[in-house]
Amino acid sequence: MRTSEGVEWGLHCCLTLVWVGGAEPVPSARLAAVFELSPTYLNKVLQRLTRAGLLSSTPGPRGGVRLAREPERITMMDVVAAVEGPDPLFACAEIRQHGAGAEGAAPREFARPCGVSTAMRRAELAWRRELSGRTVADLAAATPAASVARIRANYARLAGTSA
Amino acid sequence: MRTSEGVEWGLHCCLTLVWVGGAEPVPSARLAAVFELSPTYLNKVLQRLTRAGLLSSTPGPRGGVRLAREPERITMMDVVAAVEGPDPLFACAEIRQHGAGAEGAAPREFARPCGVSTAMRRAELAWRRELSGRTVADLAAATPAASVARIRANYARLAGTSA
DNA sequence: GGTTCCCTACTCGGATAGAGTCTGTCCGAGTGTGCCAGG
DNA sequence: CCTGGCACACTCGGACAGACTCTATCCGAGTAGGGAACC
Repeated sequence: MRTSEGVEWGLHCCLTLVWVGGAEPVPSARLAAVFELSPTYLNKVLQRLTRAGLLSSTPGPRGGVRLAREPERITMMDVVAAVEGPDPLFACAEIRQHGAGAEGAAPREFARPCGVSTAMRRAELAWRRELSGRTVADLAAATPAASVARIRANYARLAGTSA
Repeated sequence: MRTSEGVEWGLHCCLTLVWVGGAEPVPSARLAAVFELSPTYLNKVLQRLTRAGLLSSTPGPRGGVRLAREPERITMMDVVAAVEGPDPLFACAEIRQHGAGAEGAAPREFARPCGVSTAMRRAELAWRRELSGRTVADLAAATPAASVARIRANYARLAGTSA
């Protein structure tokens, strides 16, 4: 089990949009150039963020994507859920209800979820809570100012060459 | 991203071993019958648990697997790590170091891990901590006595027919 | 000169292949058991 | 009756296909801007 590569892409792109994106939309191709990523696949990732309502996209020349709301209101959990999908980490298949071990069991016995599922869900909840507690703005604030300045300068140069 | 099916299988098998497994090894085929699982693939899952030192296997007739140590000393994290492998949920590819955005950056700037990676790791740690804090014995203790009795009875019948 | 129309270039969006991993299967190596022959 | 050997059946262990998701790519729909023609 491994999280998609797209999660890292999405988070870094959101950060970049915090720094360089004002009201002007940023083309996904330019974001791909910033991180040297596959432009078309990054486009696909940004599509998911857009469908999730985290980004808003504008077509046409001078188009691109920009944050749909303030970075303080975009949590890491939002980004992860948008890219990875809404499925939980652990999908309980209820194997306890099948096979010879379950024969003769009262149906009401399975009304409550099994302990395995509950415990896995509890752990997953801790993960989600941690991700929900940190926003894109927090990540931006924790980045050294020198790095931010460099990224802004490099981006401006990139935008100047219209790449 | 989704955890392997084998995680659920491994956890339930460990629980079953707590209840029905004494010193006698339990064949993996019988565990598969208990839960109506693919016998050969369950075998593969139990292999991983064995290689991780959670189970001990004995070949030959009357062979099978049994818990390698007390259930109080087997955490859910152990089982998940054994089945899923040691890889972290989030693998940081350090995309911040590549592309036009990183040009002209001092190498020492990347000495510290980026905020994205740190935050993701922190969340993953919360997940792991939760899983490490709950043992197979805890899961067994939380199971209703009626269910345990039923499983034991069904298993005895299964063992009687030498299935 | 101002206005209207059209055309081009650029952007996103969804549909389409390839790679890697998870799931499921098969067969071989090794071992304990039970039987059979011999003493 | 006891002992030794042997053949068998049963178990795990690793090597081998199929399915699904993730990664990567391509092409089409739609839009803003700029230029040319016209009034």
